[in-house]
Amino acid sequence: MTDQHLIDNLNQRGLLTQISAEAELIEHLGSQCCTVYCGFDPTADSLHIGSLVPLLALRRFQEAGHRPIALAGGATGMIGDPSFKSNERKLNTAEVTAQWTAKIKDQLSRFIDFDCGENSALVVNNLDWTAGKDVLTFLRDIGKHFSVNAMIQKESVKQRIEREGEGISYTEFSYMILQAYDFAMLNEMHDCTLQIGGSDQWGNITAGIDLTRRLNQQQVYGLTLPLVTKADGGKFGKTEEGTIWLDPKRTSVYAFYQFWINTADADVYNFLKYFTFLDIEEIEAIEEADKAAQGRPEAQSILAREATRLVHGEEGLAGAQRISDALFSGDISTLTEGDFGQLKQDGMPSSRLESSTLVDALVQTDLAKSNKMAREFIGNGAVLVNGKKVSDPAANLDWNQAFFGKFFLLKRGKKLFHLGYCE
RNA sequence: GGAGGGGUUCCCGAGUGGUCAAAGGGAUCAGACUGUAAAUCUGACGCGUAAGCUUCGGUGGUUCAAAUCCACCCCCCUCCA
Repeated sequence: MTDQHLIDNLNQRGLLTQISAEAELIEHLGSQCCTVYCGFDPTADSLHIGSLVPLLALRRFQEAGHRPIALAGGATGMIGDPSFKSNERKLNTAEVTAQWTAKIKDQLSRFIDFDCGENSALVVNNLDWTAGKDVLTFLRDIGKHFSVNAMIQKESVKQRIEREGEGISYTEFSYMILQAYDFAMLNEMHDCTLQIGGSDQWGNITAGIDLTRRLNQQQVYGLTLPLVTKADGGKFGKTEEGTIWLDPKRTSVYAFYQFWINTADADVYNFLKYFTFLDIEEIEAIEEADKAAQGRPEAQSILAREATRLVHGEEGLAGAQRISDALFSGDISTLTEGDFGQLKQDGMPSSRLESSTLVDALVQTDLAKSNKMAREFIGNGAVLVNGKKVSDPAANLDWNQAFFGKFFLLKRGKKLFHLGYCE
């Protein structure tokens, strides 16, 4: 348990944004196995890669000998965190939130170890201690510790209060109190002394530190991780297809792998620090080597490999690599019938083609949103069928020319593929 | 409850009776250049092969003609109570 190490390591990786009572916290971490928590609210039935940094951070703490608690926000998810959000969110029903919470809980469980002695992980749901709380008791025992004057000063809600044209409901405004209460409860029940989260959570975390001191007379700590940004200013974690989810039913392992492969050079070394467990020295060596080699860097494929393995395991990674190799580095005409079957198995986007025209096929496979778009793509020379460019918008798909009589590999643009088949 | 302001295509945002499928910007997509990178340039960006059709919070109405006018309703914001 080498704790200056842990903090140093996080620091070198650029993973520390804010930290409360740093010197004290370092000493605290150094003296014992501490309990660390991080909350994840169910805003969908899966986490997305935006949650990956804190999730992996929990694991980093566990590897350093501390006990992680992953909290699924069954209660807070019903309210909606206003922190740095410009709009009020719409509420989901209790049933939906409960379903999502169950799924999130399940996902969280895959990233931390539940069977490693005294620092075995825990997964909890804050609904367990919130649901039974009656309003009056809550307002008297908890609410009394909060000053509205202080709450409205928090940067996280400021824009909602000050900006013309937006507002904040009492419901969302109360979110901070709920999260603070979580920290106090976890401190009481599990002797939790540290909360981590994205830097947008700082206001909520410090609220929890204050409440725990008042309620339990305990000194607890907080630490925040950076929100991942891209060098070009774009939103991290989105593609044309939308959010990159951790659930392979929502984002296929192949798409997940490809997402990382497409990381910009300007971001990739930071991302290696954020999203892998490679040593900082190793990462630096990779950067050096890439620089020396000119041309195409290795970093992206290392990042994709590591991140995909972390989230989807060795098997998922192998499948994603097989598809990627087949589509991007090999000559597809050398693929065997069995290879095509394997690609389908591996989760390559594929579907049975019902149509005979190329335009219909593009629409049916979602490679184009409308017939009009499909024609435009074809006209632009953006569409390849079995590796050959087709530029006639009126082209038909002739099954006699399909690979093995039943496979059409459709490509739109540089990176989007779809395997169409018959039967 | 009172007074005022506002809801426009993915987002921001112009548009106050025809010239509006609706300026401009952003995002996104495609092509060229590359390395499945970035930057840059070009093009696309409601649907339809087209004629044309469907959009501007909702429902009705006025008009030859409405995103633009009227009525009612819903939602949001600001101030007052």
